[in-house]
Amino acid sequence: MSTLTRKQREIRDRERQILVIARQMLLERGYLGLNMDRIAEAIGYSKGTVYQHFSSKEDLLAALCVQTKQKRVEFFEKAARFEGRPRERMTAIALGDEMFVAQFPDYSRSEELLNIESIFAKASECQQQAMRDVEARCIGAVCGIASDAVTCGDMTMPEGSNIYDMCFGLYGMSFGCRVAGKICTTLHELMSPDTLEVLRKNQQALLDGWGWRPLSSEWDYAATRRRAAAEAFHAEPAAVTHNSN
Amino acid sequence: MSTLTRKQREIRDRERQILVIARQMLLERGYLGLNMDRIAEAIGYSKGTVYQHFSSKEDLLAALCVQTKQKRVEFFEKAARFEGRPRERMTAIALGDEMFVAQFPDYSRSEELLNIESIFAKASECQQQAMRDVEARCIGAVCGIASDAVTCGDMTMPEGSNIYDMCFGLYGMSFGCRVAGKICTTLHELMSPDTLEVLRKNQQALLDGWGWRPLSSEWDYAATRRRAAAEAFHAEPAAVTHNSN
Amino acid sequence: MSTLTRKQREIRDRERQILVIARQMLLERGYLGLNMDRIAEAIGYSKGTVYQHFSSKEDLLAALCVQTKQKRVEFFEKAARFEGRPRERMTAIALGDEMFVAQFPDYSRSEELLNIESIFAKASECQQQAMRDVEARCIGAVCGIASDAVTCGDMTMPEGSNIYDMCFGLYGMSFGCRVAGKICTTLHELMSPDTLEVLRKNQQALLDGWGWRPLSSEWDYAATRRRAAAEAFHAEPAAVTHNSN
Amino acid sequence: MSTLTRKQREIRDRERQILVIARQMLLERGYLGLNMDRIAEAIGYSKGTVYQHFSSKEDLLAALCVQTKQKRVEFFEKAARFEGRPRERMTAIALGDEMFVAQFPDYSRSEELLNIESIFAKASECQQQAMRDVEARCIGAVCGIASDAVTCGDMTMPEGSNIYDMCFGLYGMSFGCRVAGKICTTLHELMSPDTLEVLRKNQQALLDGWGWRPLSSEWDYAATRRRAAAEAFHAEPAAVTHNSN
DNA sequence: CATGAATGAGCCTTCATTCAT
DNA sequence: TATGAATGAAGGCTCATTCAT
Repeated sequence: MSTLTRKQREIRDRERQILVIARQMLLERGYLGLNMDRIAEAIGYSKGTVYQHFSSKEDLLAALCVQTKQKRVEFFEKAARFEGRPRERMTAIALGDEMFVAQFPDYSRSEELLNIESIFAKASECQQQAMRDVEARCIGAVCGIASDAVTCGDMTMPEGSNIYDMCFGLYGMSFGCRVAGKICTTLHELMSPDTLEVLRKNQQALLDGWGWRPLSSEWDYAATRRRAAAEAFHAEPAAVTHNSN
Repeated sequence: MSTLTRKQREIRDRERQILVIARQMLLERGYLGLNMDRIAEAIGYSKGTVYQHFSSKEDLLAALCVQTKQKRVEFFEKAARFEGRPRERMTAIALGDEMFVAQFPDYSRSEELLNIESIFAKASECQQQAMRDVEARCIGAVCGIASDAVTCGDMTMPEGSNIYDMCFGLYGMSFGCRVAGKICTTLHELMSPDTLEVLRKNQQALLDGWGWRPLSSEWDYAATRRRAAAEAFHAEPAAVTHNSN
Repeated sequence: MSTLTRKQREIRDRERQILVIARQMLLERGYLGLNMDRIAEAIGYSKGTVYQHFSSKEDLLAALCVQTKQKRVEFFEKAARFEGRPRERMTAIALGDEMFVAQFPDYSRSEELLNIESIFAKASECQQQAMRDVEARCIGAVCGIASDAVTCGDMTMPEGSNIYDMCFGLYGMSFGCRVAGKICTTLHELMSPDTLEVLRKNQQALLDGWGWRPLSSEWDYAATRRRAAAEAFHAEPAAVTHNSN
Repeated sequence: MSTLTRKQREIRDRERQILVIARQMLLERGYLGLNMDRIAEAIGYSKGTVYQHFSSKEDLLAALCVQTKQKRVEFFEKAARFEGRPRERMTAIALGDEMFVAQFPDYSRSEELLNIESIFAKASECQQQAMRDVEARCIGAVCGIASDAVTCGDMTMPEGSNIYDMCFGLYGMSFGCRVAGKICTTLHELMSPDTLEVLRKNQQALLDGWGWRPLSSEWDYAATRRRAAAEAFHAEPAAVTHNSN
């Protein structure tokens, strides 16, 4: 049994190694620069071995996404456990998102690729299910907080809207601002230089707009960020907040 | 002379036709499904002829982007000329954006592609300049309105922020929500079914959050949308607003 | 008639112009870089017009060769008319060859191409005949001198050999040394730096070896070269002989 | 192990087979007639397999050249080891050259191609080094003999010349006469029918002209050839010398 | 299980030549 | 006669996937 376990461990390690290298390639050389030959060569195993782990290139890419989202959800769930008023916890989620993107900068890319190259459809059913699961946890973490806010009376959704609508806006803005930051050079030259800080301000403005109490004018969310960094992520506040908010 | 003109017209028409077909392919089959052979076959001309119009695949894609952005800017500038208070005009811009996306649903895709597949770098210098020009006009239309709002006192930017920061948030949210609408199926099942209407609400919430007067609680922006549809775009209000706002 | 003549002149001029440009392209960009589109663009006429002059690419290349060889034969015949003892006149031929190659450096290339790319076979019958004619004149000039040498007793061909055999050796050496000078970099670094002067010495050695009187030890052929430069080619001796021979 | 070796042998054999077929194509159809598709078809394997052996067309051509030159140098070094006076050994080299050209008639072609189509520059660095090495050995074999002749007093180089100059003449003449034999049909009809024999006579004349003792009038070099054929190449004299010299 | 040779469809691009205007 | 748009065969090269060893 010990032999089997060791073997299994070997396999799991190799699988991770493949994903690490595939991710590097995706980032450095783009979708077209990512090919099975190069991956096999880079890990030092044969192509056939790579195919024993992933039934196709699409499957590998899907696994890459799942793995990345799993990592992201860890940050989100850690943030959700942070103690404080709901909007404080949502601020912690935003911090978790930032930390995740900083630590795994390929996230947005993977997500874009999944969309653009219809990889998802070609991935195995198992991978598709894994994707849906992790997505559900991710949404659960975020929307749970919004739900708590409504329950405790910190926020009242207007008629015709629900908390998911608001979360959709938050998600879209976070994702969109990251991509836009890379695309739109012209706007970039005019706006404040710290793109992340601009994103934060827009996030708080959006929550203010939805009337989530306490409003940013009524509370020091920069302090909340610092506290969350220390308590939820055990990070040096200095490493987290460059500017006051 | 008429003969010459006819021939030239034929060529121009074919160029447009190529772009139309290329755009369809991009939407239906993705970047990798778009190839010169298929385009040639689809327009019923030979590959050589396609290459007489566009010197490379990248050139074609860049032309596609420029053409699309040119179209978008027309909508934006039309909206910017709409008469009303600045936030009304910004609402008209949002309407223009919606109309544009509805009419050219490949916009986001083109933009993503430009980012992901470093097409921009490979395009001819002439195309790159055209791209920059049209981008500048686009930003000018949107930010000009925000600037007017500050000038007339409808909005006061907090210290440390400028109007471009706010516009960045608006742009990111619009772009991001469109992409997210396609990606995130799990969230999609929970939120209100009309994604566009959800986007609109988030946009108004964001403007409220930045304190842009009159707030959505003080003004009927759904009515503004209807008026803008009629006055700026000469469109049937019914065709524009499915839901009341 | 004057109109016709003018037109004809125009046509002839354009034909020359095409050949000039084609030759440049061949030298600068090689056989594969020489194409009909580029030629048409360079002369400012359409491709159709080029095809009115030359029925195919091969035909054009053959014309290039014929024209070049015609130029070469002019040098040879000028040299053959130089007054002196036969070996002096052969020295003048060698000088003519040098001057021709210096002035039309594409000659060897054209000749190599004709051989390598079986262009000759694809050229029109008319061009093939022209080629043969000019070749005959070229041989006539050289071999006529050798024949004179035998007649006047300056040289005696050994049994089993004829003057054409010797001329073949001379021709081969001249052609081969020029090509070898470009190919064989290793040898080039060891030998005397002035490749042309080395060729001259080998030519004289070859004639000495065939016993052509007066031998190079009995006559100042460097002086002959200077005289030939002045008398046959009206060139500055300085421009012709860098080193004494 | 035997299995592995068999596979490896198969691969090596196929590589050779590719070169054999490529060489045939080059000879029969010229540079442009040599293409990867046809090669793949001719060996009965797919294009991909050919590319597993040679990373590009240029690489294949370079390999062709290296292989051929390696073969040639074997002949030269065998000839250089022949015992006799230096000029006898040089005669053996000339015989080796002949035998080599007869056995590998594509040699001149390869060499010309390298020059004309700048293949050398596009080949892999490894191939370029191999090419330089083999060239150095080739020159060493020939020039070593000339050096011995000077050392032992059989030849005295005139002031201003060195042995490499003479070798350059010999090399140029051998190369040039082979090419000229194919090009210049007019001269071919007039000269002695056995082109090879004509080349030999010119070579001996050249050595006589440089004063290399014993002169051809003082020694029976035809006999030397026969001896070299037997001793250095173990060939039937009949197979080597068609005509008496 | 691991290997990596073999496959072959597919892609982008070029260019000599034709022919309607 | 001049034009230049149209052609389409060809060529070099890539790469996901398979399968015999």
